[in-house]
Amino acid sequence: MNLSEIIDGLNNEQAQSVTLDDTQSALILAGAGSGKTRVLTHRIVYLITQKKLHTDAILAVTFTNKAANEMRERLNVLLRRPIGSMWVSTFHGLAHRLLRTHPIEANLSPQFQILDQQDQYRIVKRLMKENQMDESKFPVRKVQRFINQQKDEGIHPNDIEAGYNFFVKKSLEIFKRYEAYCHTNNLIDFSELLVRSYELLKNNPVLLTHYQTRFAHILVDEFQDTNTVQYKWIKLLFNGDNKVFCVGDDDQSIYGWRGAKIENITKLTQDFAPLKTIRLEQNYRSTGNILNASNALIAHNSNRMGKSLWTDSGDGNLIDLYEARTEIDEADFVVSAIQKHLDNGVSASECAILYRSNAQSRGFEERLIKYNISYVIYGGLRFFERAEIKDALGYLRLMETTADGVAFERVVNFPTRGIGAATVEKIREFARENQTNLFQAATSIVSTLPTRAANALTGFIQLIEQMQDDTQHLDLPEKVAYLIKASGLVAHYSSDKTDKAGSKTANLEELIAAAKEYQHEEDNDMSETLGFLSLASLDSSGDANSPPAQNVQLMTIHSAKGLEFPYVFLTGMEEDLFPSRQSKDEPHLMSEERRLCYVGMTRAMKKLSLSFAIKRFLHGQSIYAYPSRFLSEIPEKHLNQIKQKYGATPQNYQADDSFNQEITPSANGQLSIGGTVKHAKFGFGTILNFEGDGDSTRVQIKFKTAGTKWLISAYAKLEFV
DNA sequence: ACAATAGGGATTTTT
DNA sequence: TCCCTATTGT
Repeated sequence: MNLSEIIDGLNNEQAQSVTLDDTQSALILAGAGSGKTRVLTHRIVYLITQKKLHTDAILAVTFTNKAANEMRERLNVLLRRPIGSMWVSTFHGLAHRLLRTHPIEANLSPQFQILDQQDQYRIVKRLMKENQMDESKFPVRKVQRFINQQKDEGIHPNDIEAGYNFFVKKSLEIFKRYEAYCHTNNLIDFSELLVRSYELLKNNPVLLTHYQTRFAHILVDEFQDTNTVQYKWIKLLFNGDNKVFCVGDDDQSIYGWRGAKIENITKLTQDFAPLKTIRLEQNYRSTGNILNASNALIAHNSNRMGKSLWTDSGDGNLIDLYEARTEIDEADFVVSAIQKHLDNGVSASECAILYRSNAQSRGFEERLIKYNISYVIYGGLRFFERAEIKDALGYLRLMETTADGVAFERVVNFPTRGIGAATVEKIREFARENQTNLFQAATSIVSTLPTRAANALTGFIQLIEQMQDDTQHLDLPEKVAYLIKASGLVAHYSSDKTDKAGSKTANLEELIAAAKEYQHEEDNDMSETLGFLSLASLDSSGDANSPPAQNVQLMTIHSAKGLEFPYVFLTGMEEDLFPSRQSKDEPHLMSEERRLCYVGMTRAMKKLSLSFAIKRFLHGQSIYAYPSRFLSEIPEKHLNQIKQKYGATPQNYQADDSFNQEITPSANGQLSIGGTVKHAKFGFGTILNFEGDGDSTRVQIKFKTAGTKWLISAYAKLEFV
């Protein structure tokens, strides 16, 4: 491959970034939609083909599995060969790999298992209970957050001075117990993966030198999202002879609450000097109106590194700004507009509805169903988080390492086998007092238990041992297939009355398929089962068989980061909702909300619609809200403001012919939302909504003089005008 | 062991 | 309002 192929189609700044000399470290400030992934992959291709670097010399780090996979695929295509040994992975994936390769040096059992957030929550909760902490005074979530915050900073419990803060004092006690628990149970959580792998390198100069020498080039995506430990990890690997190439955008930092340090991007320029900074400011995604509105908004933040995005694609459409009366009205507006797009031949998958919090999705969902538009909501339960899957994995984990206390607790009496809470408590107590794991403890105390409990517990111990024996010579998918039956899970779930569709047993079957798939792309430096279990913890993707793409997409703005859609609806633009109430008193939180808004707006390619509701039903009550401050930060010249009759401005109190006037409604025979009807008694009105078919059709009509009413179509004798 | 019931809390969640 | 948890009753 020659140079011109690599920089073909790149603009000046992109090409400059890609072809920087291999003796240069660089920070690429890449604005939204400026082609950063392209620059990153082409940079790697440049280093390999032009600078003749071995693929082993490259370390490419991302935040999500999706981004890592995408990068791998692009590299395979560009290089026209599999990239094999190149390390392209997430921070957690890399940390995991290092720890699996050097468990002893990291003071870990080679069998260690990864805890997900849910597992961690349960442990913290259990420990708090044992410590007689009142959950109503100390929410488990807060204590869990405390622990993770420390870990994200690389702080150990012994480094902390509790001081006089009671919460910190109590949380610290739990933190210490939690660490001990993880140690005796061979468990390691997400944050700990990073901390341990950092300390592994730090405490082993030989290893450190090895990796420093190996990775001549370290490339990091989404640098603005790195937390303290991740930053230290990169810095540790950097010895000055090797080079970093970091891509990021301070304006898109929206994970501060997860420990991301936006300052890292500024620190970079000092700690990794000399460092060449290049700005990618040409935006290839959005129209001029969308881009300039976004620029104007983000300009209200201070301490930015500064960038001004531009586009040569023309102004495009104005941004619709809809003032809805209620959240129902808002949903109606959005879905009607989508229907109109669909009528014009737009694919549903080109439309996205974005919101600040998941609770907002419901109204849109209901309306989409009514309009019979297919949709998909992102952010639900992940495949590996489903209860039945975690049950099955619990058995698999226990078979792999009986020391795994989380797995033990999960399955010891599931499906129920007569091991009650009292028995389990005795097991825990023995384990605590004798510094051992639950399985070992169970074996030890079985003889001291009353007959019935003893028999049940012996049954369980024998079951696990039997399962271990039986599966010794089976491969992974066979093992999973065996275990879901032998454990009694399939039997339990197939007689589950609440699961009429049988989706739980189907998911268990799906797990066998996932195991098969894993087998094919197996990582050969660790055991199949351990590798699969780790994947299950580190892979957050949704349903194994992802839905075909012909759906309207609903998601939070956070999950929309990195994506783009031709038609974007950014909803719930109200004070206390977006920006969220919890952020309003803290300037740095408010700035993050504004960045979030910026991220949301810049997802749109062709058309952006903003909306807010004056009255919203939330948490069981109606709340009046002011329009989001962000709306007033967008220059009016970019906006097409659409208002409702009963809006905040009483002088608009006029006939309501304008209701949804721009929208092509969904139709049911003669009925169409927005259509005008005449009623013998109530006079003229506008159809707001209808439901049902035939004689049972009910129609909601807003009459000019008689108010809004639900009428049965068959009796109402409506005249369609 | 499980269903019914009452009470409390309710951003965002790459791994 | 909805959802998750803890408690209570059968």
